[in-house]
Amino acid sequence: MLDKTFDPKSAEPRLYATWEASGTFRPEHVLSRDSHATPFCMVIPPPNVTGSLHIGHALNNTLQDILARYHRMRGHAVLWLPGTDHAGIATQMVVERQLAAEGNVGRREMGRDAFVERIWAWKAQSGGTITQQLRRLGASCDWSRERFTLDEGLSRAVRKVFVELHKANLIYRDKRLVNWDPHFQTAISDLEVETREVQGKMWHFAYPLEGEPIDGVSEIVIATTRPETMLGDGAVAVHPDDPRYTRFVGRQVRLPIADRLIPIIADEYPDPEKGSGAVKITGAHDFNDFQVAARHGLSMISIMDERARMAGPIPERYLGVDRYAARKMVVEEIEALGLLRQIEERVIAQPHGDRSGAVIEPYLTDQWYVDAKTLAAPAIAAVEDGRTVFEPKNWEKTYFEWMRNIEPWCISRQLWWGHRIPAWYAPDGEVFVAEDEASAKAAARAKLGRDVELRQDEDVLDTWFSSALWPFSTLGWPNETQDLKRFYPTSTLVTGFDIIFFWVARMMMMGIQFMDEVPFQRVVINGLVRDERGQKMSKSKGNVIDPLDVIDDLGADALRFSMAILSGARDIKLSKNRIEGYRNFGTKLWNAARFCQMNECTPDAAYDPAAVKETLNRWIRSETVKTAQAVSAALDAADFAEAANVLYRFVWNVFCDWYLELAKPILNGDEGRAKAETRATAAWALDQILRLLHPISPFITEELWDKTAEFGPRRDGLLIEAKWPALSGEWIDEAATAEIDWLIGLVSEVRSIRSEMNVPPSARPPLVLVGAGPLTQERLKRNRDRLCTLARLEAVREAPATPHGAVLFVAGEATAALSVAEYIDLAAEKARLAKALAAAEQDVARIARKLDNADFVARAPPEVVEENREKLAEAEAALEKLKAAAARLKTVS
RNA sequence: GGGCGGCUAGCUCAGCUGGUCAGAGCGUCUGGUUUACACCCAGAAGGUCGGGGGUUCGAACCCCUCGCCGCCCACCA
Repeated sequence: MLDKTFDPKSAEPRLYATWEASGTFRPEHVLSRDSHATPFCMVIPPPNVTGSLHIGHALNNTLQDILARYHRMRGHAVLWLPGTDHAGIATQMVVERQLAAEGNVGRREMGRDAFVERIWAWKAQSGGTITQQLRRLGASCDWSRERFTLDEGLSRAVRKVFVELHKANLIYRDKRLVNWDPHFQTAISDLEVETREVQGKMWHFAYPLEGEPIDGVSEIVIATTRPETMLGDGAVAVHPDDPRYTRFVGRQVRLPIADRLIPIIADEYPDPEKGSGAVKITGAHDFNDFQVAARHGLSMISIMDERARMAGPIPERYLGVDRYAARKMVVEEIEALGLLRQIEERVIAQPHGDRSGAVIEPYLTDQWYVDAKTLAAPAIAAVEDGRTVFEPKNWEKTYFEWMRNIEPWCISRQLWWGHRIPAWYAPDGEVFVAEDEASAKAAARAKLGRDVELRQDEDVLDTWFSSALWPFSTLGWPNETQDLKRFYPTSTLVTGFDIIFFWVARMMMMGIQFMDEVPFQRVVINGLVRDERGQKMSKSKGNVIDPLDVIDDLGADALRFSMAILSGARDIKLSKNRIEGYRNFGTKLWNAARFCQMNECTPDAAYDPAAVKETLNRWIRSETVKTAQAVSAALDAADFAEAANVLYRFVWNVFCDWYLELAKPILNGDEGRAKAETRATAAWALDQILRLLHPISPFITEELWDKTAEFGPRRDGLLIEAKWPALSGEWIDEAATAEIDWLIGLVSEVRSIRSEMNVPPSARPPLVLVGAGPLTQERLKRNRDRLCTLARLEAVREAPATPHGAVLFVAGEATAALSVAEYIDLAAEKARLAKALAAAEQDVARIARKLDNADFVARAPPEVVEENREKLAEAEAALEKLKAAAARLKTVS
């Protein structure tokens, strides 16, 4: 016999090991029997190789696993391809921190090779963590195909892509302003910059006009939030139509401190409405100024080094000074010169590195860029014409918005952990891009006519560059593998909206460029998990829910079910409490199975759902079919929340609350056809539940699949190999549904009346039923036994005639002698009846009014009108009955 | 500045194309444990569906407007 609860702690590892050993996670498991099976492929969003499972992973991978298991049961050849990402900057940061904590020398002192070796060591140590944790979640990935972005195959793909894009002029080297992270001392892409609002100041400086004053004006006032950059100013710009300044254009100002002459130029960029209308132009330290400077051929004076300390052609006292110290110095000096005109407090938008938190410095350097604009065009078209669809569809808008305004993608990073850029430089600086050094040498020889010393580019590629290739590189590209042929384009990508730009968009671009086909047919966007108050989870806030803790405490199924049922929202508010509720759901199912087992409801291979006779059994058959249809439809639409909801309600509120309760009198009754049929039907319905629930809660269902067969005929195989229920719509029996619905309504009414009885609970008789509606003596008689069970009563007797039509009263021994009148609280009954009468009258009036309305009859759909006619008839009938009941009640009292 | 999402019972949310919904879970309160389940069962209280206006025979659902809240994008000194 089953225990009272499921013990996930002992069962889950055992079950997972069984699955993994069975080979069912591999598509070959299906393909070996059916080589034409429909392929279904997903690539995992690769987690950081040295990371550990957080709640976001739990959500994302639960949803993927649900799809994987669902499609597997549908007989598809499912490949869910796992892997990890080297996560360049993140991993390098972690290891650097470790070095610091251990008091070791920093990476620069250590040298590149030693440092990279150190990261590999860290990867070897911690790299298996997250994949083990995914197993604990139940993820049915094909581990035999696990990949890593830095493994040999993927590295080869990266080099080939780089070389080909370079050949096609879609990758190029350029000197322009980049977002420079002074902490990591690397360039980062626009996406890695986080703008934060901070309280800052705006300083107004006067720049003295060189030469004669104009109309008595001898200075131009500019405003800046970054005074230190003035040392690099190349001009002062004013709007060409600004009447205050047009006459100054062409003149020069003397840049204070730097003591240089710079021109006053006219450009559309300055907004006359803002500030003084005159803007200092620092081409090498501001993105806007860069463009202005470029338009006017101004020299770009770089005045900082890679650590954001002052450098370059500036007064000696500034050399090597940190930018913020320099800011202070500049302000003091300007003030001393009498040129400080104003200081404004204001909120300014300041760019920060998303990893380091350091304030980003626009910095003029040579970097490698991808021509994203060109690659984006077909990627936009692919979504426009539906070759790839987003679910929910709204996200397409976000995708379009970004793709249509895309900027060149800076892909080089001054880091050591990552794919080294396959470019080699000759001594004279000429660059040779090739897949390996030998090819680069050959190219150099061909070009220069002799062998030269080549030096490989020091930089590595942005992590997202290799991730962008993930859907085809993991399938074996550039080799033309069987997998690539079979599984590309992949079927569905499940990921968070926070990486639509970072990842999804770039996969679209690269996939189409190199495979001539979209990388995935559907993108399912999942929400972000937050705490119960909607706050982002973070260690510093201490509101983190660790999925591993949850699995330890409540089991993986509880976590998974929670993830599924909450997944509809964009912000998923999670609390432990909530997960507990879904653990309870598992227990409920477990106990239903336990009940079935106790009553010898064992699966019967010969069972034919089409042949059942009992109303109750025809009803649960119908409900099961409807549920299966709803769950299938929901999963097809990637509506996990709906699927989970439907199952929750079916299992708890239909199967347990009503079917099993109504089945009790039969199961407790005499042996016979009805009892045998009910046993078999209960077992059958439970089986269907296990199948339908398996994708969401694989562990408990697998365990029950095994246990429920203990006393019956042995099952062959695991639930994970079982087929998704294919239930005929013809098994839906509306007559049975109506019958049982009536019964359920009846019992509910009984319970309600009983609880409203105006006597102390202890004196309350077990049950009194008043039927003012379509209740008849015959029906009551027919269902007497079932009602008895439902109300947990010992006996049922028929009532004599009552004021309300039929009355069923039921009593235990102690109250058997009481009369009907004592059972019923007449006052309460009158009030009820009055209320019902009023409601019924209103009903009739409302519907009648509606039907009298010519406009409604003319304009509403005919079936709606017809429906209303029927409703009217029903309402009128109900009203009549109530009136009769009321009349009789009157006579009694 | 642009865009997206939200504002429904104390809390978290359902409510899919306007015509049985004003709903569910949790929490609260009341009552219930001799054999499926107290991780349970039965019941109760609780909401002018953010404000205002409009369209309609009829609006939580459509339109306008206002108000908060959250997120994303944006080069403004």
